Amino acid sequence: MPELPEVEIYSRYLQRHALGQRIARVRVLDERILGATRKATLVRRLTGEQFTSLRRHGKHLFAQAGERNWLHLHFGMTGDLAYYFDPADAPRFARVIFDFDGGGHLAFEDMRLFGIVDLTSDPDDYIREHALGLDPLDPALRLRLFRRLMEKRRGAIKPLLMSQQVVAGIGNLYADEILFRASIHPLRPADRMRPDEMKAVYTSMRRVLNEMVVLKAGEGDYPPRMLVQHREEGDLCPRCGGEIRRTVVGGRTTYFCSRHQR
DNA sequence: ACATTGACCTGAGAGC
DNA sequence: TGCTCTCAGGTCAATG
Repeated sequence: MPELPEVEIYSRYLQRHALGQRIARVRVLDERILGATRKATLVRRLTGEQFTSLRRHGKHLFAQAGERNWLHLHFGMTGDLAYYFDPADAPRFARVIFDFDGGGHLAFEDMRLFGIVDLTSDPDDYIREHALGLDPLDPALRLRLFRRLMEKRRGAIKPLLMSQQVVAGIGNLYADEILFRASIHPLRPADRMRPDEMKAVYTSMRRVLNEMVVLKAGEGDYPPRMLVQHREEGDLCPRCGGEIRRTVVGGRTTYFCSRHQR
C-alpha cells in the first residue's frame, strides 16, 4: 500500500508521537522483518537512544538515533505505524515494538512481511547503495532534469514512473493516477513522447503526490474526480465519460480511461 | 536494456 | 460455516 504520500504521513506521525522520547526497550516479534541488521544489533544500537530527526526519501523512512545510527523503515505492501499506550492496543501484526520511557509504544506492523526494519549509518549511503532516484517532490527535480532522466530510458512510461531507480516513491496506484491526470496511456513508450506530454507527466506527478499528501494529512476521502475512485472495469471516467479499462502493465494491474488516455 | 515471470508472505473477500 | 480461488498500493532475482 504505502507509496510516497503514505510514507510522508508516517513520517509526520513518528515525528508527532515518538521524537525525543528515550527508547527503553526494543522488541522484535518476528525476525523476518529485519533487513540487513541482526536482531541483537538492532536492539543494542537503539536501546537507550532517542529519535532526534527524520528523513524520508521516496518510500523509505529514516529516523536518526545517534551519530551514524539511523533506523531505516520500508513499508512494503502492508506496513504501518501505530502509537499507543495500552498494551492491549498493540496491532495484530506488530513485528517490532519500541517501548518508550513515558509509557508509550510504537509498533511497526506489517501483515505480509514485505517491509523492512533495519539500521544504516547514513541515509545517503543507503540511497546510493540501492541506486534510488531522486524523490519526486525534491525541488532539485526540475522539469529539465526529469526529462533527461526519463529520456535515458526506453520502454513504457508506467513502469518507468514506478522504477525506484529513475524517481523514487511512486507505486502502482499513483502511477495510474498520474498518467490519468496527464492524459497519457500507460503503455506509451517514454522515448517517443512529445516534450509537452512529458511535461504533463511531470506536472501531474507533482500535483497528484502533493494533493495526496494533503488529503492523507486531513480527513478527506479521495475526491470522485480521481481515478483511484474508479478502479473498476466498466466504470465511467469522471472526466470525459469514457470507459475505464483494466489491463496488466509490467505485471501490475493497471486502470486507465480508454477515451482520454491515448 | 527491457519485458516477463515467479518468488517472497498472509490475509480479505467472493463464489460455491 | 467452511472450503477454494483470486487478488492485493512492493521489490528482487532469474530468464528470454
